[in-house]
Amino acid sequence: MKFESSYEPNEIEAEIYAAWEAAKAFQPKIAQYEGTEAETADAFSIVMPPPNANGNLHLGHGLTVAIEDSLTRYYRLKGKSSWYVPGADHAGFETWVVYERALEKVGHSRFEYSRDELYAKVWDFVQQQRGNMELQLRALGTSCAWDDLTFTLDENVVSRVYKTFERMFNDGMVYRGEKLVNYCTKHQTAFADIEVEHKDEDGTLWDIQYGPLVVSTTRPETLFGDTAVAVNPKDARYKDLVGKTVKLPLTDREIPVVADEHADMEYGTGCVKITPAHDYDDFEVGARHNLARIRVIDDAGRMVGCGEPYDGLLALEARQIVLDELKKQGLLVGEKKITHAVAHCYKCGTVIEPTLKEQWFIDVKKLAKEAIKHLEKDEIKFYPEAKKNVLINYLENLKDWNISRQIPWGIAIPMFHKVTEDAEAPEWVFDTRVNLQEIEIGGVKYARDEDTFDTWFSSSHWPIVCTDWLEGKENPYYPLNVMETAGDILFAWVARMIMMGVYVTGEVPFREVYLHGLVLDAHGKKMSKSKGNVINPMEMIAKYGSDAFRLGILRGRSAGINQAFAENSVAAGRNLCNKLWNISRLVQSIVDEEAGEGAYTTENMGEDWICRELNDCREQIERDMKEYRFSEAVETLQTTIWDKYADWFIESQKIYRNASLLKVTLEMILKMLHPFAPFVTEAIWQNLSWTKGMIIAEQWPEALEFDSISAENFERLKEVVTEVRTTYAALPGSYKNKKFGLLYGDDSLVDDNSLLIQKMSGAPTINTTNGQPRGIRLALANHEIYLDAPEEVVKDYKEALTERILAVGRELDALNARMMNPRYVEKAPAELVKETRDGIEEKTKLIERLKGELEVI
RNA sequence: GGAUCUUUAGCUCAGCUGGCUAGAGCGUACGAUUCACAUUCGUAAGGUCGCUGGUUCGAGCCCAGCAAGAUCCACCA
Repeated sequence: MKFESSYEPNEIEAEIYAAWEAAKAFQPKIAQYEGTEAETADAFSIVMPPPNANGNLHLGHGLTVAIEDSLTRYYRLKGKSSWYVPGADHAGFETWVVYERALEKVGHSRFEYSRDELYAKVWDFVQQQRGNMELQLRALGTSCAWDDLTFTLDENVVSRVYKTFERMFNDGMVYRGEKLVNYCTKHQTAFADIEVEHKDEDGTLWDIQYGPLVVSTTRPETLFGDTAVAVNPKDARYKDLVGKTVKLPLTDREIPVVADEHADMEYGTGCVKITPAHDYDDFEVGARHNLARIRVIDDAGRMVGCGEPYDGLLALEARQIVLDELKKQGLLVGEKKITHAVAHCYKCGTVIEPTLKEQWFIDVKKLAKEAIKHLEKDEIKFYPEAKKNVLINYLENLKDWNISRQIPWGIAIPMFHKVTEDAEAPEWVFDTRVNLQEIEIGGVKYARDEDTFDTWFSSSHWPIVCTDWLEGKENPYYPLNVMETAGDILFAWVARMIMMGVYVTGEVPFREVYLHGLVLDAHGKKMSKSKGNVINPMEMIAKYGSDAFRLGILRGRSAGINQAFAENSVAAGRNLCNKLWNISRLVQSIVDEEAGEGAYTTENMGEDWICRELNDCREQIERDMKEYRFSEAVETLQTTIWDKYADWFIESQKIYRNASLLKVTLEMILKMLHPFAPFVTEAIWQNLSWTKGMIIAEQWPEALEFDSISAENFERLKEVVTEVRTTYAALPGSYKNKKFGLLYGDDSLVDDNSLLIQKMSGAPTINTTNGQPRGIRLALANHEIYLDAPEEVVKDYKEALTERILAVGRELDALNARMMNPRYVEKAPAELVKETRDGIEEKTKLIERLKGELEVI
């Protein structure tokens, strides 16, 4: 690496990352189950929400990593044994969809193969595609413990999931039930409620004559599965019909009329057809009235058991024929256009067919109740705070969780059902020999359940499996310090991790939750492939550098809010990196000339001042990191490095050099920026002549010693310099920005720092007035300084001076108005009132002085 | 239908427990410039803090209502 005149990230990032990995810099200091008690109190742990093993990273991952890695690096510098566990997701259904599509492209169907064959094929498919994601995490500078990478199908994950499942089974929390499930006829699998997308759609509500009654329905084709008509028990119109039967159109069946609250007297005719096998409400009604469940649509979405000409038709095709037939028979008595919510498969958009299936369900009542108990005790702190109650509300209304999926790519459900006739033996047995299709226990044969687990069932174990939590062993890394993830998987993932963590370990799985919002495009719209507004983080890194990307994506972002991605923030990040690079080059060149061995001391106001500012910056970052205010931390660093360190301190050091202080302050800045911009800070650290080792392994800086009165005096000096610059820029007409020399009266601050004032304000000369002031007197700074301008310019400056008097007058008026209010003086804190009084005094004096100047002119 | 969030400069956003003249980045205007940096330096312009009330000595911030936008949840035939 060379200190070139600009920072070129692409040339050195890979090299630096490789050096970190080679030095094992990402591994935690304390091994699990080993440290002393005092040491384990100093552990920091965080796990990565596992990106899809065979996918590419998107901007959301970029944000996740920028946040998580900044936290990890910060706490590492703070001396904690930081463990950032990376992961890779087999992404059950997601991957399966991609694979199935590929299979279809070459003219094959999943139904040609056994589960084991398919599993092996997808495994190979994933292995081929794998690796990109991990390379991209490295490009982002992720300081995660690669040795501990957890894949969601790893042995320890599967065995832990089986353990939990077995325990739940024995605890009676798992049951096999025939219920209606959300079923996608395209993918031929069931979904959890959470995986279904509801969309408002236009539909038709048809009125159909059922004997003496008229029912309203949006799904006439399901009438073959009707086993009753329901009316409201309070509905006087149909009172006499309850208990009687009516003839089901297009069939020979008679079905009963039942009284049930489900029927809304206000809606339609007040009569509802009941199809327990194909509608959630009807299922409930059927259960209450002991009605039969007749399936008329099969797993492929085709009509079944309805006779000719319906059988074999898709439900939608059958609907039209049913309508035609009803019309012909004069039974279709009305239709109305309506808008209603329709459930769709979140992946392919196919309308979800509620289907009667035997599946494994988890009774979530106990799990949710326990989780709520811990949440209400505030054992987990949420960022943003409001999400806690949103989560509790969700848990309170949670329904039983269907965990069976009819896809081969996933963790096999370790259950076998009895095939030999034996009344004594249980119907189902738990067994982990899922590689066998059939097992024998005590002479009884059992066949494997061909389903796999819902991915969220296994991923709810993520904090447990990533930290290798074990029964009865102290684990310094569990619970995690923080769970960082996207706000939109609060229910699907965070809720389930909490329930499972509490169930398995008795403790909440993490102490804090930080939820980030979506990364939207520049105009605040959701990014999607179909809109073509997707930005690839790797392109940003190639263009601006990894640090710039991280700084840029953290800018302007706060917990839980969906925010636009601004490429110019990334450019700003790159500029900051380059600025720091050049600051370092200059500091190095001064150190080369001045040596600066030994401890630092402060020797002038500017030096005291920068110490104060750096200390403030350090404290600010500590506060920000505690509260997860990354944007503020980055902004504070930007201001401190650029506006304070470079623009004032470094400029002053061009005149008064203090190499030992330059060294210590630059080191402090590098360490403070390191969590957010790891590459450039490490690159500079490696380039500086006096630093040793790697910055990643350094300690967070200590506060600097300084003289606070001297530091405050530097503010006065800054005011003087700024005033000179402003006055130059405000000179009239063609004299604008003409640099006249400076003259100053009897003033020790100016006298002691005349050279600094001259250089920093760009004045060609600076001299004392020798008791003979002339030119333009600087107005606002409380010091006697003049621009040595000729008389004509001074006259023309009159206008600007008048404007200033007016401006100060307006401020004075505002302060006076406040003091005129007796209740302000009475009720406001004394300190504030005093400040106002002082302000009035100061401004009054200033106006007098300005007016005096005006008269002189 | 229920819930949550957002609304501050041209754009994207800060503004932590209410307190003097509301900030940043980018953009804009004017000016500078061999020697750390044009990925630079200096100066400036630009805001009735969505609207209407209320509480308070004092409101961008607290309370109530309204409007617009976004997201999540929900089985309405």
